[in-house]
This record gives sequence, C-alpha cells and structure tokens, in this order.
Amino acid sequence: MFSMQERSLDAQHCADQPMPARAASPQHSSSLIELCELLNVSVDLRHYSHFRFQHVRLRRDDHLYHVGQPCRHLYAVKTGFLKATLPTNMERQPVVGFPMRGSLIGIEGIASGRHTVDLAALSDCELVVLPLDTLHHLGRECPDLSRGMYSVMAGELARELSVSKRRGLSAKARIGRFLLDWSDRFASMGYARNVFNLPMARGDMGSYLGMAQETATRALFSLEQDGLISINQRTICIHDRCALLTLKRQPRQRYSSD
Amino acid sequence: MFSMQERSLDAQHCADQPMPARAASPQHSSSLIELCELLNVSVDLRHYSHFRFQHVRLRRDDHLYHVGQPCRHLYAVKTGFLKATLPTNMERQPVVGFPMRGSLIGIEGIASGRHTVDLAALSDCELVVLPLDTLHHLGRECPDLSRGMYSVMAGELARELSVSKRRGLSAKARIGRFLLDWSDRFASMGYARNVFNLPMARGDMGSYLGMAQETATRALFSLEQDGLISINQRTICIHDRCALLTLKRQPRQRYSSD
DNA sequence: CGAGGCTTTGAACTGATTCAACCGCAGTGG
DNA sequence: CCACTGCGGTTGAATCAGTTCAAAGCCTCG
Repeated sequence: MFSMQERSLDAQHCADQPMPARAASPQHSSSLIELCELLNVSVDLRHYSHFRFQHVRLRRDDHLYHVGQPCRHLYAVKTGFLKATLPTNMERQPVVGFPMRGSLIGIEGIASGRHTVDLAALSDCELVVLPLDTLHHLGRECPDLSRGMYSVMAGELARELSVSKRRGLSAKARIGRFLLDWSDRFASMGYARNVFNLPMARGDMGSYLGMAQETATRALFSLEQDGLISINQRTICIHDRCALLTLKRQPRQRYSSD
Repeated sequence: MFSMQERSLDAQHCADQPMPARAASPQHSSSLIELCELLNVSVDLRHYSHFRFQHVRLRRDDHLYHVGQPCRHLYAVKTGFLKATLPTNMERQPVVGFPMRGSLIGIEGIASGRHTVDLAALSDCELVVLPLDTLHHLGRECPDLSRGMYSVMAGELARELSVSKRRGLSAKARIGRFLLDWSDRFASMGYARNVFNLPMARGDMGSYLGMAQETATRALFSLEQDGLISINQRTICIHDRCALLTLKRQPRQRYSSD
C-alpha cells in the first residue's frame, strides 16, 4: 500500500536530492550539529553547520527499504521504533535488530551497495536522511566527521558481536538480558529505567532472541513468578535488575550430593 | 617514513601490554597499495605509496590482544588463522569469529577505545599493523581511502548480521553452511574449493555455531553418512555443495495424515 | 614411551519446540 | 449495540533435538 513511497524514495536516490513524497509535509530538517548530537558523536563542526539533512516520516508497518534495494542513504532515527529482519526462504523472517532513537540505519548495505536486511517501522517514526555522497563529501572537508563515523559503525559492530554473549544462556536469562537492554536504552533517552513499553510483539522478541514466541511468553511469566518483573501486555516493570543480570544456565544438579 | 608507526607501536609495547616478544623481529612491511589489495578495496593511491606498514608475527596460541586493552591499531591478516572470543563469566568463552587472510581485525574496539574481544592465533600468523592515527591521517588526504574503510567495516557488520541466518536451522544444517563458508573462503584465496583443512578444533566450531562439541562431531558424522562430505580429522572433502546448502529443519511429520 | 589434548561414541536427560486450543481485545459491518 | 473476524497473547501436552555426563580411542609432541 505504501510501496509508492519506496518507489519515490528510489527516484530521489537517483536525483541525489532526497525528498520523500510521503513526507508530504517535510517541515523539518536537521543541521549537521543536530545529526551528530543524535548519533552521539562529538566533533568540532563550526564551519559546517550550514548543511541540512531532510527528514523522513514513516507510519507503523511502513517499510524504509527492502533487501536488494540500492543503498545510497543512511538514516539516523530521531523518533520511533523499527525492526530489521533478514530474508530467508523460511516463512518466518528472523529479526536481527530493533533500531530506535540514536541508531544509524543502513550501514549493512554500504559494502555491497545494496541493502541486506528489511527495515520496517514498529511505530510512527521520524528519520534523518544522510546521503552517502554527502557523507563522503563532508568527510573530505571535516576529518573529525570521518572519525565519528568510524566510531558509530564500529559501535554497531561491537554491539552486534556482544549479542553472541546471549548464546548459551537459558531462554529465561536471555529474556532477562533483553529487558535490561531495553531498560538501558530507555534510560539513555531520559525515560524511566524500570517501567517501559516494549515496542514489539512476543513473536518478534522471540525471533530476535532465538526462541519460539511461546517460550518468550513463558519466560516472561516465569520471571514475573520469581518477582523480578511485572508484566502487563507490553508494559514491563523491572523490580530486581541485579537478579535479571545474574540469571544464567544453572549448573543443573544431577542425582548428586545427598 | 616509519616514524609514526614505530612511535605508536613502541608506545603500546611500553605502556599497555606484553605484546608477544616474537614480534621483535618484524622483517617485513607492506605498502598502502599492498594493504588495500589485501583488504580487497580498490582505490587510487598513486600518491600515497610511500607509506609503509609494519608486520607482526604471531605463533600458534599467541594472543594478539585481550579484552580491555586499548585499541590503537587495526590489523589486516596476511597469513594464518585466528579466533575471536567473547569474555563471559562462564568457563567457556564463546567464539565469535575466525579471521583469516583478508580480514581486518580490531574494528570492534574503535568505538569504546578498548578491545571487546580476545584475539588468539590458531596457527602461525602474519598481520599488517594499521595504526588508527595513520588511518585518520591518510583518510584526510586520500578521500577514497575513507570510503574503502567504510566499506570494509560495513562488510564486517553485514557478515555478522548474516550469521543470524543460521538461527532456526538444525545443527546439521548449521554445520553444512559453516563448511560451505569455509569452502568459499579457501576458494577466494585460490585454494581448492572442495578439499581443505579446518583450522579450529571441534569445540571451537561448536561454540561458534552455538552447539556442544559433541553435537558438532555427530553432525559431521551424519553428513558423512549421507554422502555429502568426507571427514578425516580436520580435513574436509565436500561432495555435494547443493545438498549442504539446502539442508534445513525438516517439517517434522507428526502422527500425520488421517 | 607417556602425558595430555582432541575426538568419538554411548546413554540418560531436559529445555525448548511444536501443535492445538482458548482468551481478550480492536476494528468492522450489519 | 452486538455478532463477527483476526491478531496477539496465553496455556497445556506431547515430543524431540541437543546437552550433559562418562568413558574410551586417537593423535601429537616432548
């Protein structure tokens, strides 16, 4: 239904002047300084503040891009939540990430020139469009920016690697870590650390954590039983952060001691 | 011409860690052009060919760096195989990667300034040292290089993301994909595509793929039973690439039709 | 030759998946 | 207003893939 948007975005890609049709009311744009603040990179940009970056708005369930589409822009998330999914011949596309405010989207497509994940909006979103051409152009004149970009990209890689820490943990422990991750993300946005709404369905949560959605449900319920959290639909209240963090595959006491 | 590299290398040696003493005899160095060829980035570098990058040699089981050590260099693998492991409080450190010729190591530490994985040599290795200072310096003068670095880093991220495609596959299928990955890696180095030696132990293989080492053993054996491969210790011979690729979790026929 | 590390094999065990049914809520249309 | 529909979430029961423990076999290297 909104595929028109993708087409028009592509057209813009060619024209090198991103101006999405859907953002029919593009009141907003950001300066380079605002963009850097959003991405949390600190550079001296006094001379380049005249650059402005347009915004794109997405509605829930809109797709920002699909696998295989040319990658000519990156996007910094200003508001809203998204999910990235991998293409597989399976019916269930595995979820590989939940970008939100401060995330830089699209990096995965730089190497091949084409996007390698699908990006869908979980809620209404506002994104800052960063054309790759502009990025390279700016990098030439503003060395600090290159450094900042290296840092952002490396950060994404490090975060992705750390995901592997969850391997070997029980489903319950993975859910626990996951909740703490979101807790920190909300806290870093200035929201409450211990009460928040998860933006995704159980199925997406499970897929991201590598378990069936029923398992996600049961793990949440089990954590609630233990008094570590309270759940009400997608609203989470964390009671015992420390316990959530130290959950792990218990040694499994076999017919032992006694 | 070496001054910059030597300074930072020395600084690292003195200040931070006991870098392998064997690196004391670095006979070789590479030009920027050689480095770019190694990393498979194509840029016009005629004017910068006077830069030279020192080499480091590692012996089997040597560590290139540990978690927490300052990240001031990247390393391009020239020869040999390594493994990257995450730190956890568990006894078994999860393996997150097997860098080899062409891989760029150390990116994960750029964002935080400190390394976030352990890097150990699985075999004797030769690495090209790329000081971050030099990288930033060069990027200023040679815009193409920045672009190339973005591409390399983004490629690492994309590769890391694609690892998630293995989620949801059976152990056997994951092993199959793993073997094909190595097959392609060897092929891209100009070696035989269908016969090769894996550089890592079963335990590391299993850890990387998220399974117990016994499961890795059994999956390999099962593939051999099916006639898709032959195994002899760490020597693998692939007979049916297509079948390896199409392995997946079979639908599980329950007490079926009625 | 012996020690120790890696690999294989067997057998018991269990966490998680799968299937299936049900609940509750939101949107829709009569 | 209420039946209807569909989706997300929850719950239960059976089953299985993979883990864990245990022990033996094999290879390498000092």
